[in-house]
Amino acid sequence: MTPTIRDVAKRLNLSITTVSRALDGYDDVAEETRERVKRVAREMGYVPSGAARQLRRKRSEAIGYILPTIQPRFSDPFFSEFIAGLGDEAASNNFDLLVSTAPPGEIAEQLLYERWTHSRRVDGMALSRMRRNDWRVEFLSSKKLPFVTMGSSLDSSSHPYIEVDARSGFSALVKHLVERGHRRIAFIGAQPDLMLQSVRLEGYRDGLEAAGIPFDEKLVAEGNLTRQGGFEAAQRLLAMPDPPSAIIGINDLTAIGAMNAAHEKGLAIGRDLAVAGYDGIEDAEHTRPPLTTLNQPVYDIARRLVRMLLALIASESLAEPQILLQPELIVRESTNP
Amino acid sequence: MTPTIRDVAKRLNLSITTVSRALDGYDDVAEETRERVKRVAREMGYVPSGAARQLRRKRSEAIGYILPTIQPRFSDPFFSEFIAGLGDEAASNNFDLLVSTAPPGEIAEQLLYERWTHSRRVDGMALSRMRRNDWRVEFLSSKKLPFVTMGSSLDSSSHPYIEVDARSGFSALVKHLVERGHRRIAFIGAQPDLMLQSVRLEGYRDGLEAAGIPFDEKLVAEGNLTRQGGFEAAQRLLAMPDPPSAIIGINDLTAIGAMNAAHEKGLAIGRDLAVAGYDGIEDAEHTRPPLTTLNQPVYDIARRLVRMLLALIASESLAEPQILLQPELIVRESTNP
DNA sequence: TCTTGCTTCCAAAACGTTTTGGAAAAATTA
DNA sequence: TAATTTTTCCAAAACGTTTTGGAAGCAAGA
Repeated sequence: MTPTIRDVAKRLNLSITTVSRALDGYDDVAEETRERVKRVAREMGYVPSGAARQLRRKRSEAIGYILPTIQPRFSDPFFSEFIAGLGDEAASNNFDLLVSTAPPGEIAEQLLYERWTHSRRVDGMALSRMRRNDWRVEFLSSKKLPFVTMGSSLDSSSHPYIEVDARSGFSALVKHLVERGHRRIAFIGAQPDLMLQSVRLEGYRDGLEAAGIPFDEKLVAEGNLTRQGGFEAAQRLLAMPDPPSAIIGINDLTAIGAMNAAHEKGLAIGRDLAVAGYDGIEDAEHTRPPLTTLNQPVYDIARRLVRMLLALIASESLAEPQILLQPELIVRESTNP
Repeated sequence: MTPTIRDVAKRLNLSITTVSRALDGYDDVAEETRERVKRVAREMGYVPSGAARQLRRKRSEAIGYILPTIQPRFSDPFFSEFIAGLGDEAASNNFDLLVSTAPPGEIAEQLLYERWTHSRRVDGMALSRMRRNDWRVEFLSSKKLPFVTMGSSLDSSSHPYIEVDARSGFSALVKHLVERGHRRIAFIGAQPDLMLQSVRLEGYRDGLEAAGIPFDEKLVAEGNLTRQGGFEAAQRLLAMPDPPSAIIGINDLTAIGAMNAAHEKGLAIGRDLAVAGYDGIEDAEHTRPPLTTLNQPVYDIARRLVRMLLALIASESLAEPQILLQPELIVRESTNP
C-alpha cells in the first residue's frame, strides 16, 4: 500500500505531528529534523492523502468548470482553449481542475452545481457562456462559493469577471463594413437568453446607428453558435429578394457556416459577399478566403480568471474585480478582397 | 454552514448509521424510515461531504485525464471532443473528471502523475496520444492504478485500450489515391516518438507496397500535428523538383495546413494536388474543397473508454479488454474533384 | 535556587463519513 | 409457551490528515 504519514513517523521515531509540520514548513521544527523528514518522506514515496487533507482543512484545492454540452459530439475550439488555460494556471498553483458536462438550462445542470457546492468538492468555480439573469450567479452567491465568470450577466449582484467589450467590437466591425461600402449588413445571432447575444446585437445596432443606417430586423437571423446554425441562417438570408451584401456571424463558427452557404450559392466571398466573425479561433485564419474577425485572447483570459479565483478563495480582495478588455479587429480577405 | 449527516440524524432522532444506510439504499432499514430520511435530507439540503466519503471508502469517484499542452494557446478539436466524451460518460455515472495539463515528456508531467496516483485523488486514468514504450503505462501498472488508453503503446504489458486501426486506414487511403491515378504520394507525419506516427507511417508503406510503388523517403516529411506544421512541411514537399501529386496528412489539421500551402502556390486542390487527412474533425467538412479523411468516432470512443475504466475500478473483468475499430474512409472533393 | 523564555517536540481532538458487529424488538416456528 | 429467525436499528471504530494546547529540556537572568 501507499505509505501514510504514520508510516513515515514510525520510521523516523517522530510523532505524526512533527512530520506533518515539518513538511508543511512550520518553524517550530528544527531545521535538521525537517531535512531528515523530507528525505525519508521522499524515499518512501509519501504523498499526503488528498481526502484526509481536504476533510481536515475544509478545502479541496480544486476548482470546477462545467462544459455546456449542447449536442453530443460537440467540438468548439473556444472550449479547448479555455480549458487549457484553466488547467495550466490551476496546475501551476497545485490546484486541480474538476470538469463535468451538462446541457445548459436543464435539471441535470442544476443538480451538478448543487452536488459540487454542497459536497465541497471544489473551492470555487469558473463560469462561461453567461445567460441573462443567470441563476448560477444567484445560486453560487447564496452558497458563498467563490466564482468568476467570463462575461458579465444581467444580475444586479456584481461578481468578479473578465469581459471582452464585444459591444464596441461589433460596432467597430459594422463601421469597417460600412467603410467598404456596405449598407445591407446582416447579423446571425444566437439563442436570445445568452448574454453574448444581447451584447453583440447591441453592438451591431450601435454600429448601424453611428453610420446612419436604419435597423432592419429582417436582416437579423438566429443561429446557435455552430457552423450548421450559421449555414442554415445564411441560406435563409441569401434567399431573400433583397439579400444582404455583408454578413456578420456572432462567432467564427457561425461565420464559417455562412461562408459555406454563400459558396454553395456560387457567391465569391469577399467580392460578392463580405463575411466576418468573432472569436479569433485558429480556424478563421485558414478559411478560404481567410476570415475577418474580432480576436479575444481566450487562453490568457482563462488563466487570469483562475488567478482571480484563487485570490478569492484565499479571501484576498481583488485589486480589479471587473475587467474589461478590448477585442482586436483582424481584417482579412473575407471583407477586404 | 452546510448540514452534516449528524444534523440530519439529530433532526430525525435516528443514529447517523441509519441515515447513512438509508440514503445508500441498504435493505436493513424500514421502507418508511428510508422515506422519512430521504425527505428530511432533501429538505435540509444535505449532500455527503466528498472528502469524508473518499477518506472512508478509499475511493474518490473521480477519473483523471492530462491534456498534452504542447504550445500555450493550443486548440485541437480532437481534445474538446475527447473531453466532452469523458465528461459526459463520467457525469452520467456520478463520477467526476479531473483534468490537468502538462507538456508531454517533461518533468512536470511525471510529477503530476505521481501526485494524482499517490494522493489517490483519482480512481483511474484515461490516456491518449500514446508514445512508444510509454513510461506512463509502466508507471500506472506498477502503482496498480486502473487505466485505459486510446491507442496501444509498444509495451509488452497489455493494458485495456481502444485502438482505431489507422494502419489499415492509411493503407486504404493510399489505395484510394492510387486508384485516382496518383503515383507520387507524400506523407506528412509527426514526432517520431508518437505511436500514431509509427502506425500511420506503416499503413502508408503498406499501401504503397500493395500498389507496387517503391517507398521514397524524400516523400515523407515531419510535421507536428498542427496546421502550421502541415503548412511548412507541405511547402518543403511542393518546392522539390519533382513534387508529389498527392499529400496525406497524418491528421486533419496537418492536411488543412497542407491545403493552404498548396493554395498559396496557386495549385487547385483536387485537380492539381490531392490532399487527404485523418480524424474526421468537423473542420474537415468545411474546407474548400471539403477534405477527404478517415473518420474515427472520438466522442464515442471516449465514452466507451470511461465505461471500461469504471468496470476496471469496480474490479470487474472486461469482456473485451482490447478493442480494434475500423476508421471510415470519407471521400470528398479534395481527392475526388 | 528559582524564574523566565526559547526551542523543539508531541498527545489528543477534530474533520464527516462508512462499516462492523451486535442488540432489541417483532414475527415466525416448534 | 419457548425457541428461533427476521427485521430494524445503533454504538463505536475506522479512514489519514491538520491543529490545538501544552510539555520537556535547556539556557539565561534574577
